[in-house]
Order: sequence, then structure tokens, then C-alpha cells
Amino acid sequence: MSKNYHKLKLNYKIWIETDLHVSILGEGKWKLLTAIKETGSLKAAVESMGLSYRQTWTKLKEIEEKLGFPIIEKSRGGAEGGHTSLTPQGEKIVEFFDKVYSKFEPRVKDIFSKLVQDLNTIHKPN
Amino acid sequence: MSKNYHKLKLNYKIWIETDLHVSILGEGKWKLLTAIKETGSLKAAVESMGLSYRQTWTKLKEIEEKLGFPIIEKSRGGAEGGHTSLTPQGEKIVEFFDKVYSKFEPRVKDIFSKLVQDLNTIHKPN
DNA sequence: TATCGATATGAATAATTTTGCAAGTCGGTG
DNA sequence: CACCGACTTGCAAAATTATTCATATCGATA
Repeated sequence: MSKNYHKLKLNYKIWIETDLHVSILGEGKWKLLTAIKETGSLKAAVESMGLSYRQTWTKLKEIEEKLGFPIIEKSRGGAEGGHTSLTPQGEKIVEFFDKVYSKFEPRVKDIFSKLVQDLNTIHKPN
Repeated sequence: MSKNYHKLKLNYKIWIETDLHVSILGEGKWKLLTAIKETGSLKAAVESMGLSYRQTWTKLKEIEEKLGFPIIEKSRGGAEGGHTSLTPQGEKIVEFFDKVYSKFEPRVKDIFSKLVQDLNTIHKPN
């Protein structure tokens, strides 16, 4: 039972879910969508992030199934083999997360920094 | 690909972690600790929450291992068989989460309610 | 000092998730 | 009109997690 840290911190996650509490996507898929947007390819995005293509593909399908509309647009064929881009809805979701983090992150950090002081007054027993 | 919801929402989780990003405990264990505090028994707390004693016990050990100090105090024997209470540090952690949620929750809800309006302007394609 | 019931813990089993691989599909382009 | 490489998809294997069950330990108290 030895401490392997210097200070305790708070962390958090945000995600989009339905009004029936079915979680849909969060930071990870936001980054993935951003990478798809930048590379124009699911394969490239996945590889740049060190993810499994199989699993990522499956999860994207699940997300679209839950949302009820497509967020990526795929095409096959051509010298490039194919490519993937975001639908207008996919773009909006990326923009939404951009805004969430830019608005939310600073305020959370601010609140956290005050709270964490209390946290680090909890020490080992005498 | 049909909508099975009326509106999209945001949700979040908060947890304590080390400065090396090792997550330690969050809302679930907060509730568990609260139940232990109220019942004076790990078994009772676990059963009231519908959790597995084995797994809960294991996770509590892991939490203490990561923290570097004990958060619960157990005793065996007696007509009651034994009981479990929180250490002063355990109490402080519960109080910390009490404060986190009472301070954080209202603000988050406020921020979320504004952001979610944007979210629900994302619709199906025409 | 025998009893009782919660704490403590190993180990087998089941369930879930992740990973990996193979093979087929597609169509713009040279 | 053959080729190329990303998109698709099924399925088995591997890795993780969770659940269950059995059994031992402990000690205040009657």
C-alpha cells in the first residue's frame, strides 16, 4: 500500500447520449471523426490513432444506428481504393464537440483546481 | 437506422485519479462508501446496491493500494460476524465527492443546457 | 468455549470485449 | 477493362471482466 503518485487529481469525460441514457459517442470518436475529416480516409485515420479497423468500423455503424442518421460517407473504388468523409451531420457533431471542449474545459479546470486542494489534504493516517 | 430517442443529451462522469492518470474511484465507489457508512457493513452495502461481494472487495483493495492508505476499516467476529466502517480518510473522500457533486452538478447542468440546444439542431439529412 | 455471521480469498465458470485474419466488394483510373 | 487499395464483413481466437461457489478465518458474546 505505497503511494505511486505525487498528487491526486480530478478528471472527467463528456459524451452524447439519448434521452433514454443510451450513450452514443464521446471524445474518442470525436478525435476519430476529426482524423477522418483531415485524412479523407477511415483506414488512414484508424492507423494514425493506433486503432483496430474492424472495431472502429463496427462502432461507427453502431453510432449511426443509434443516432438514426449517417455521420460518415464512404466510397469505394478508384486508384485510391476508396475514401471516407463526414456527412454534414458528422461535421456538425465535430463542431459541437469543438465547442463543448472549448467552452467547458476552461471552466471545469477552474472548478477542479479549487476542489482538488481539498482532495490533497487527505493524507495517510498517523 | 431509425431514431430511438426524442432528444440528444450530454452526460458526464468525474473521478479521482493520480497525477499519472491512474484512475482510482468515481461515483460508484462514492455511493458504495456512503452505503458502508450508513450500514456499517460491507455485505449489507453490497447487497443493497446489488453488487457482487467478491468483486467489490477486490476493487476496494485496489483502490486502497492505489491511494496508498486505507479507506475502510474491517473487523471480524462477534455475534454480528463483523462490520466495516470508513477510516477518517474514507470519510473525507465521501465528503469530497459530496462537495464535488453539489458544487459541480448545477454548473454543469447549466452549461450543458445551453450547449444541448445546438446539438438538437443536427437532424437527419433531407 | 461453542456459536454465529460477516469478513477474506482461491479458483472455476461464464460473459463480454478486443484482436486478428481472411476474403469479398467496389469503381475510378491508367 | 484490368488493376489497386480502401471499404466491408464474417468468424475464430485471445484477452478481459464479471459472476459464482466453496471454504476458511476471526472474535465478541451468550
